[in-house]
Amino acid sequence: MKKITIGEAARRSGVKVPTVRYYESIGLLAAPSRSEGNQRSFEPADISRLAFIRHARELGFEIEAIRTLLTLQDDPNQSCASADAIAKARLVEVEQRIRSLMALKAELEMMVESCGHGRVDQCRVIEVLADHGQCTHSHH
Amino acid sequence: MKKITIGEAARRSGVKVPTVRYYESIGLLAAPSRSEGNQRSFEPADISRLAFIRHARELGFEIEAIRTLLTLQDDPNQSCASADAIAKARLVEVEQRIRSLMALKAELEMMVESCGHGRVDQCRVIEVLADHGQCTHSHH
DNA sequence: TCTTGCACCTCTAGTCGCTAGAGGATGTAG
DNA sequence: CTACATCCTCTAGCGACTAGAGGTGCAAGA
Repeated sequence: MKKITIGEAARRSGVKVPTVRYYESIGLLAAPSRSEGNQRSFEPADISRLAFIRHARELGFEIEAIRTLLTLQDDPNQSCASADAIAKARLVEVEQRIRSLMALKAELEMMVESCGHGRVDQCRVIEVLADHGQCTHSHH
Repeated sequence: MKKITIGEAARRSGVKVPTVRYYESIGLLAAPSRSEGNQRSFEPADISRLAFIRHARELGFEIEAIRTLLTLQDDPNQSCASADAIAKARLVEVEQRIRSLMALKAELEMMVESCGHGRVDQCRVIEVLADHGQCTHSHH
């Protein structure tokens, strides 16, 4: 029966105070009960839910995906096929993003290495940006 | 003296029409001259500039960084130290992002592989999200 | 010449996931 | 009783666009 304030909930879950209120406002977290003075009073279950959301956000899941995952969690008799599909889709996204960033890294390294540190008109950084044909990787 | 319409400029530079107007509105691209009927009329130099911006955006440079790079390009007597610093900073960011995404990838793979495709109450995907302590990597 | 239809114009508002700030109420320690 | 931190609601802002409304320009076919 000890009341958990929003600050305490934020500290324990690792979600910032305004973000907790934001999650409540978009219906990701049920509105908690209030104290006499209208201050939010959270339950331990709310802390778990916030930690779940935070971890999912750190993994890059979008809010709508998290909403679905939370619905699944609330109803544990369901098949986990949806959760699996969401995680798989996210994995594909992450792999794609890594591939793309590796290409960018290569291009940036080339730019930086070949910069003679002279004047701009001899600078490869500027030059490569100005003429995509000069760079080794092609997008799409 | 052939006039380049905004559609043509978009097609040639690979930047979308509304985005061209947006770049003009934030001063990244000088306002072009207009036809009698008030339609934008671009020069070939504008196409190059748009292509430069597009390429830099693909490399993940922020608009303000691109603004600096464009200023450097416009003034080729300057030292390219600034351009070099911007590219180097971006390289560090990209490397950091790749490291972080690799960790996420590992965690997602573990989640997906250990999903037994049964009911949600046996689902690792949900479980791992609910309890960060179970996962192999730690953030921060 | 007329008309069809696409491309263009401006302007406002929406996207996502927060974050910052104003202006005020509450709760607690000394 | 007085500080002072923490809480409340509300609105607006961030970056980098994107979408839509409501209207105008322009080139080509009938």
